Amino acid sequence: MHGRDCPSRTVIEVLANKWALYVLGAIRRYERPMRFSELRRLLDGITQKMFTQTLRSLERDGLIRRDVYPTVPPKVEYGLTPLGVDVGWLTNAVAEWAVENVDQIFAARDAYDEKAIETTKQL
Amino acid sequence: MHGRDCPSRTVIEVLANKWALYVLGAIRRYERPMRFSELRRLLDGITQKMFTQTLRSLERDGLIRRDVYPTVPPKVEYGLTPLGVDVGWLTNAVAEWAVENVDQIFAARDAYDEKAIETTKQL
DNA sequence: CGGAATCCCATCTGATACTG
DNA sequence: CAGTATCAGATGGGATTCCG
Repeated sequence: MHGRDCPSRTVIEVLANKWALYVLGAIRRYERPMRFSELRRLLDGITQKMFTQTLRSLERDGLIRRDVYPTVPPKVEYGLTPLGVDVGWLTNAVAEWAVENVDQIFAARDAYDEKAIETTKQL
Repeated sequence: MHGRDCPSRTVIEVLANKWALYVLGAIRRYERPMRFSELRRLLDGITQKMFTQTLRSLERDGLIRRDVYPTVPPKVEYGLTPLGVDVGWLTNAVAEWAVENVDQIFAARDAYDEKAIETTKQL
């Protein structure tokens, strides 16, 4: 595996984050830059703190672009960079896989939890 | 986006975890079941607690299989289930993407951080 | 060897308040 | 509108100790 000091780990750790996946997925889905509030509404459940934090993290890594229009009221749009489009293909594949296999995984969970209960009863 | 109560979110959140990616990647790389310590050594840096926790989580979701040999000393092997092989293809793609693009991302980080420093100097 | 249990600190969550 | 600041509470991760 990548050693603990391998730089690629820092990249993986940005992507191995549910909010990063959701943000990339949401921007990607609409294929156009989106405004702060518009995007946040799509995410359903994210706190404003984590939302901003995730946007900054993705922007720092060059996966999303932040365009500020100095108008009143202020307008800020977030869009994918070419690099973001590239990785978005992957993160979306993960999300789609989850949707396609959610039933099978829930069945596995039920079986696992059921077995755990029986084992407890033995005591 | 998937609403906050969408079941698929629980699946995504298991996969959107660095240790889950590493564990799946490590078992997958060797294409054979691996023992607890053997596997853990490959992960380099994971604590025993997170390691066990991640294994349980993946086992519960039916992505990995846990085979116990009631010998002395005990021997336990972990291998991918068919479902685990399936998703492992995706998680590995994410890890590979990170390795391939690490230079570009580090360059973006440097530029971003540099700009932040200059902005600070303005004050 | 392959864990479970415990303690402790870091991070996340959620609510609320404030600002250019 | 698009943020930043703060604070209490819940959860997650790391280090250490102990056990069949």
